[in-house]
Amino acid sequence: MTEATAPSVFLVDDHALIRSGIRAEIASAVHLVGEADEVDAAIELICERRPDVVLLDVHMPNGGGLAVLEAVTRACPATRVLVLSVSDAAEDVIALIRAGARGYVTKNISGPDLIEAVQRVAEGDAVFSPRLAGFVLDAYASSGGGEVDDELHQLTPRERQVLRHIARGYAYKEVARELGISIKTVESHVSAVLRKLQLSNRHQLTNWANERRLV
Amino acid sequence: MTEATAPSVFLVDDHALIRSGIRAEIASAVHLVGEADEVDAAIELICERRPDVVLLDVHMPNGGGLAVLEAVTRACPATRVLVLSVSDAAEDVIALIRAGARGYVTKNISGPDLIEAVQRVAEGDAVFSPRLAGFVLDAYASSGGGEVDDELHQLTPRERQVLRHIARGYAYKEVARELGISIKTVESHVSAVLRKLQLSNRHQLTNWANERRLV
DNA sequence: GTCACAATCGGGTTGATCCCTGAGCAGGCC
DNA sequence: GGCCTGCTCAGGGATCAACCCGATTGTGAC
Repeated sequence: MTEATAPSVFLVDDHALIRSGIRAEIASAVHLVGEADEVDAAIELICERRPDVVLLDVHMPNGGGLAVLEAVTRACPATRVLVLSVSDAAEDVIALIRAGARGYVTKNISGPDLIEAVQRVAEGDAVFSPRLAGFVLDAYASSGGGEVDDELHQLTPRERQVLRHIARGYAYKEVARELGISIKTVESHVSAVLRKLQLSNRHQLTNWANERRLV
Repeated sequence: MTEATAPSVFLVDDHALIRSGIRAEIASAVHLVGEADEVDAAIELICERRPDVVLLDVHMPNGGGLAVLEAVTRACPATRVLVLSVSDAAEDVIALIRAGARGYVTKNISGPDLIEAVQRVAEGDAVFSPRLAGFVLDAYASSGGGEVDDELHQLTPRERQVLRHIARGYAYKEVARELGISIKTVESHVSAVLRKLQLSNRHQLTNWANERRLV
């Protein structure tokens, strides 16, 4: 597990160019054991070859990056996943950490830094872009460290239902008519959702839902 | 202009890894004359070195890809811009063609195909991913060839800027602070956008922008 | 110079949204 | 029977959003 030499790495990205770039930058320092450009092949090959580290682009069609991450952490927990992303939004990062990622770096990282990140993840460290470390620590601190329940999970079924309508752009009155309840009840649910997710208005809620593909 | 040999290419992308990947794939067949990772440097260097082709990632912070494209087509029309993107949404493509792009390929293109695309653009051809060619032709055909008004194109630059902020969930007051203008001015711009796009509220605007990947 | 238009602001109105404090009712649990 | 939670609703106040009216400045076209 603790190779002081070259860690084995599996590469997942749907863009051939980006795979090529990563390969060119890190091939000298790691042992590339495979690549994949889509979800199913990635999961199958990773479980077969059991690399030390999976370099995973989360920005894949149908939110597939998350699917790969979950499958890998479930099927072979010894393999650590280092997420590559273009986004540095705090919500994204936290969701991925919850799903089992051991590191998160944005794609504007330099080649040498990426090599170091891969090696550190292979050795068991958690690696984050400096700007993101604060977010991650905050998230863990505020969650107690143990039963990390996904933010969506703390919403009641009715609240999730109202959330979906709001995220689609319905006005309160329309949601009320749609669900056959009073406007005041819709208000109550929305307030509860905003409070639980620590957001301040329904526009942020729309974006929150979009990022999570709840629409 | 018509080099049967290696065309000169300038590379613009804010991600070092992607630049590295493109470099590795095409360096053998073209003459790379420079790179840039942000808007101002890109415009300056391109106008100075006058490459045959600019390989441009449109997906840059603050919508900077479009700024580079507009500056280049204005300042040195002899230089042709080939757009690289992760998006294959028809609206995006059409907007870029309108802004002067001579080609548009997605990042899942293969190395050899990218080389061929660069060479064809350098020779004056227009190059599109097969799936996109239909959209482009439709857009030109249905417009009679002349006053093609893409919905996004009838917005002024300032309106597009405000639109992006609104779509991200900012309140009017936050947009005003961010852009250093009055709330009333933000209101004016939003009203103009809603009127031009024939929408009735900012929720629809958010969804409109999300569908077009403007966020 | 005139005209159009983009961009900048203001006052004022109406409805929607957000937040707070309540409240009643049903169902599950001890 | 108590207790908790989820769902339902109401009143009222503060804020925001959308639209109406108006205005000035600057730029570029004719």
